[in-house]
Amino acid sequence: MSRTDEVVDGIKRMILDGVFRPGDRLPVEKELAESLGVSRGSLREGVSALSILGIVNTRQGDGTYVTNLDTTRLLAPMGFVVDLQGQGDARHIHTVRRLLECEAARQAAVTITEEALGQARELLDEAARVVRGARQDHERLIEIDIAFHRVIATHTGNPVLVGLIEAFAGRTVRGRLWRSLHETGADQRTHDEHEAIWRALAARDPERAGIRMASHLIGVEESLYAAPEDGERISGPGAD
Amino acid sequence: MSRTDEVVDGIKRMILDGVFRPGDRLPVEKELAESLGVSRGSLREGVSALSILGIVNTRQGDGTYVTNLDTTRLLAPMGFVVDLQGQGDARHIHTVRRLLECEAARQAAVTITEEALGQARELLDEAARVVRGARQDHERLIEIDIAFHRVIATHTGNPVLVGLIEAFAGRTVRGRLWRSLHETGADQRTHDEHEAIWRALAARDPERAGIRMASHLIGVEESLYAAPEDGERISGPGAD
DNA sequence: CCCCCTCGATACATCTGATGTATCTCGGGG
DNA sequence: CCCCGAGATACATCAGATGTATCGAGGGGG
Repeated sequence: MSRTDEVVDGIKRMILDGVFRPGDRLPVEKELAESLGVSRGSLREGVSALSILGIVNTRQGDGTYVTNLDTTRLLAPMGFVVDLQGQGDARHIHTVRRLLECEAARQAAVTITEEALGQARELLDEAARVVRGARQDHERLIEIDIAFHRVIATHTGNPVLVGLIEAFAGRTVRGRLWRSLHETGADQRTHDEHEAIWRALAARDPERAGIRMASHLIGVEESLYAAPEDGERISGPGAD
Repeated sequence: MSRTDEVVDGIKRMILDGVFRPGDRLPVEKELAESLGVSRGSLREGVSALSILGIVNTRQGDGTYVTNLDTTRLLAPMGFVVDLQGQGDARHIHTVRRLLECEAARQAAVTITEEALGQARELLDEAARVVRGARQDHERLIEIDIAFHRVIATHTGNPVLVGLIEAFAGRTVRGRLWRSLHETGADQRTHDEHEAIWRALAARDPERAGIRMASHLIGVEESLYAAPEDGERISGPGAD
């Protein structure tokens, strides 16, 4: 095991053991390096890796802090997998995403708060105005779309589910735009499907919510494979 | 953006762009550092992070190589999330795992090969011998258990699903042993449940396979919360 | 002719020291 | 009471040197 690995495991272990807690500041480099028995260079390699993994956060001139360890943050580095898989078969990614989002919809139908339901309602109302509007602000629609799905995910009460969904759905942003530009009527259809999901949530009907979400995402997948491949690298997923 | 981040993103980008392919050897540190406009120290911090992420693999005296980029390898760093969540509520982890494994069982019922079905059969036969045997080799049972679940996951044909399942199920090994030692009859029950899953797979019945898998994992979850918490750090999940 | 061993070139691993730069804190001035 | 500037602190980055593992070429033995 390399020194760097020792640093990574050592700090991870200390966090798991409660020596360092979220928000805590780590000892200064020199001190921590000595306590782990490595040079500052090796320590920095390890800390750098932890930083990329979202476990710590270093600020020049200040210090190194343990992050809040939110599952979403820790799962974010998975984005590379999505980018990588997305180049060839995005199908596998979409299958998993659909599975996760459907479960989220089912759970949210039970646990979502009235307040969150209201937030979702406002998002959809705004989307309706944009769709009916003349200048078709796709960028804004995409933002609303992401926010809508996020509201559902966060109200499942399962942080792991949220993190995975964010990781699998977040990076597809560019791809969403792609579909919006190429297919007429896609915005309206997406909006209608969102409305159906909302109604199921408002009715507190898990089965219906899951089915509506599945239908929504399957539509996305189908449009993805039906669409002409007019670019090698742009095999991006469609909007949802 | 720090130099290290530039290195990480730069190399990631080059891999995504096909400049470096799986198995390729990267340029030597000095050369790569110059081409990215950073010092060797900064380069090493970035490469170190990529190594932890499972994207590259460095061998002293030889060189740095791009890994095969298997989804399972890239998803392995998620293990920390499991360790972290597992300390408090392992429920969220288990919920997601059950979701993933059930989908895997459903898909595998359709796509699994006769050969793989035979492999699974052999594993279960061996498990039966061990369970009936006098000296109750729990370690071996755990290995068989892991292998059985892995056969199912790998034959879904969805690498993303495999990676996630490995990440969520792999780290629970220590916990499995815990249940095996504390609950009498757990080995037999686990074996019976595995048999039921196998029959559903052999019958090529996705619905049945999914239900059997769900039932199996729910049993694990229940035993987890019913079991006495005789340790703070040992809130490990049960065997499956 | 083939196999095994040795040795040198190569490349990563690690340490040390020095310098740059951002941040925080504390005290002085308005 | 607020604003601001200097010093202390801590991370960021670089450069150089030495340690160590690996690979391949070439020589010796069977």
